[in-house]
Amino acid sequence: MPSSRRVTLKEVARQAGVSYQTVSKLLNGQVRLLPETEARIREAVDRLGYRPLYPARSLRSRTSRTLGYSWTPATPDSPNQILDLLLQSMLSAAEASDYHLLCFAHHFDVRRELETYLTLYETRRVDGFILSSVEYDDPRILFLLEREIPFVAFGRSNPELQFPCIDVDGCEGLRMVVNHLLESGHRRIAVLAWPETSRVGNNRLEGYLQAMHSAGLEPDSLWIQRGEGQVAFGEEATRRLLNLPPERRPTAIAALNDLMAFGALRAAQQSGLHVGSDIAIAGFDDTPAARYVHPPLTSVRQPIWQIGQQLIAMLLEVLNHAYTSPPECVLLAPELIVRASTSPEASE
Amino acid sequence: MPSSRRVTLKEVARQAGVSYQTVSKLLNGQVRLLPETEARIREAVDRLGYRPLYPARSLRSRTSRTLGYSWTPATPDSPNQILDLLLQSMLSAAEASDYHLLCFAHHFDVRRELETYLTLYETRRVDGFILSSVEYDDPRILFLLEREIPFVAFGRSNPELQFPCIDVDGCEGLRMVVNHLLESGHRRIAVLAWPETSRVGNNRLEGYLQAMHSAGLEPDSLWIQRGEGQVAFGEEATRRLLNLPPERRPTAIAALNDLMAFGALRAAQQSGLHVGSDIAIAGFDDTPAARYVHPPLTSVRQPIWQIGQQLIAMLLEVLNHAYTSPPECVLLAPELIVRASTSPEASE
DNA sequence: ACAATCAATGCGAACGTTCGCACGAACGTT
DNA sequence: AACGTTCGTGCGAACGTTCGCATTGATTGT
Repeated sequence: MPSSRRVTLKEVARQAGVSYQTVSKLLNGQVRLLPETEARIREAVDRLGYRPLYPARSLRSRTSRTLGYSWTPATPDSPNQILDLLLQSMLSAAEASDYHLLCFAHHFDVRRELETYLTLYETRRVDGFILSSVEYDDPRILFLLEREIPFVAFGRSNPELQFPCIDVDGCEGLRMVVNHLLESGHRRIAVLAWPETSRVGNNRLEGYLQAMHSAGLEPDSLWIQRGEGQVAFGEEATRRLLNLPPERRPTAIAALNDLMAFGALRAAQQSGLHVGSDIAIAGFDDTPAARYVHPPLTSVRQPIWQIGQQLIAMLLEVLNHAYTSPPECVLLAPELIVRASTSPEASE
Repeated sequence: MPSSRRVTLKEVARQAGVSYQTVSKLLNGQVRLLPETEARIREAVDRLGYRPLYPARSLRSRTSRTLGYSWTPATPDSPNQILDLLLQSMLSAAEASDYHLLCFAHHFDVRRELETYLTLYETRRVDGFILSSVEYDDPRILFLLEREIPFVAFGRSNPELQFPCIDVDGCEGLRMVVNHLLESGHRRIAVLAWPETSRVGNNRLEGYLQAMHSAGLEPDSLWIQRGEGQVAFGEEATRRLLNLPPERRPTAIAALNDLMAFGALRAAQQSGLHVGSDIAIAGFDDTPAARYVHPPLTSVRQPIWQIGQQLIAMLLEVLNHAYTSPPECVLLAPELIVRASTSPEASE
């Protein structure tokens, strides 16, 4: 009669008639046994439903098979539209390698934030970290590099620092938008941009400039409107653009995010323009709402699933010391989703 | 010269001149020492930067101080708008009690899903679970109850099952919406609802019916439109409503979620109506987009932060066996956010 | 035919903590 | 003066696994 006590290696070994260390080695693939011995052990494992106790394994093996992740909380003004997908992607990738994800709270106080990372690592709750929302001079990067704590980052930081990193090629994304607008016949294309301090913003803006120059066009300085990236700014900047004299007035507007594009949509409609035919408007990020506004918004979708998968794969490589060459930043191309706001005949 | 080896209890104890078990007991608050002894120990702890190794502690104490959470991934059709806030809330509550959150992937295959919960618990990776997206006959509920695995749920299940649970009072939410519309003078109020199989939907719909009856109104059967909760359904249902003869045609529409309300908004505008004055439209969930559509959408906001805090608090109570009476379901009242879609003079 | 190799398994130790009880000293009580 | 009590601390054991080396018997090469 099986008692309800937990099934340990010793119990399995007893029933299979081997030493418990042998069972451990078999399950960890560290040894090859006689087929019949192996069969006896596996039978006992299955019959008893043995599962190795995680803290015991972790104590001895000095690894937690757990990865830490923390992210900057969203505000009502900038909801985090990708968190769900990114997490699910990382979770599935981690699970496939028998790893798990430990989430922990973000702290706006930098000292406390760094302390949290260090404690999690030193108490061996996690083997390494995934960082997101990385910016220039991100204190976490230097902190972790100095202590040789394994991590990967979603987003680039200072170019002089070398660490494994994945980022979306925002430059390429805006090139795609502008080229799409050029192909539709637009020549006077404006852009709703972020302040000059934004790394992500400058990267995307660069794509606009490159695409315009490649087409032999020199953007009017007024076509580059900078603001704080909200709906309200998109609306007022668009009104300014529409008030320009006809020969300087843009026929298309590329926004660096969907929120500003939503504002542009509203301003254009209030001016009596029919978005899609009278004027083209495109966003960036492909937020859920992009499909639901009227007309549906052309936007640039980041390959979030792929990013999650690669982040985990890279971190596991770091943990296995599988890196031969110094780690570089991997750039992934985004995808242009064409909808009716730039192309009236688009299906959506 | 301190080597870079990890600092253990023994090292701290040696420097403080006590046995290492005494240090452990002090740090765990299991003993009171002479003030001077305690001071010596604390000084050594601080100086060496000692932190207890989590797997060792966990192995011996038979608890992981970790809670498991998994959620149904969003689809493009129904983005998960609350995940970020809910997670942050739970993380902060857990951290305050020195707990952590382990996230794991959702499996659509039920056997695999249940197996995942069981394995996490049996391998002692987690002490208990938080469930969300709970529905009628949720297999997880029975599975966990049978095995006496601690958990709390966000959302109600079968009334005959007793377990700790938190839910938003959707019935109350819709009463608030309808009462607000009644106060604005509306009498013919329609509702965009979910299929009859939806527990959440029926709960919210009940609030509509109660509020109407309380006002002495009997809803026309055509005013209750049921569909799959998407923008497209909201749009077509609203068109049907607007095509009713004037004396049956509703002057206000309450949708059970924001997506349907967005569809209603579009349909009304395409009919040339001015939303807010000619017709009132309200949603539910207060998704981020509710603020950005035109006109801004009146909606019902769930107290997500509070829910996260309470979920963790309840689960910790379960883990501490602090429950005296059988656990009941806690209902939290949502908040009505009035915007221009029902109230032209609203600030937003 | 004899040392050298190899395959299959066993064995003691260690990982760093917490648990449970024991022990001596100081204290108050009768 | 003898006796329980309480306080402060120590000690051995245990939690369940993995690590590293040892051991045994069979196989190979010369």
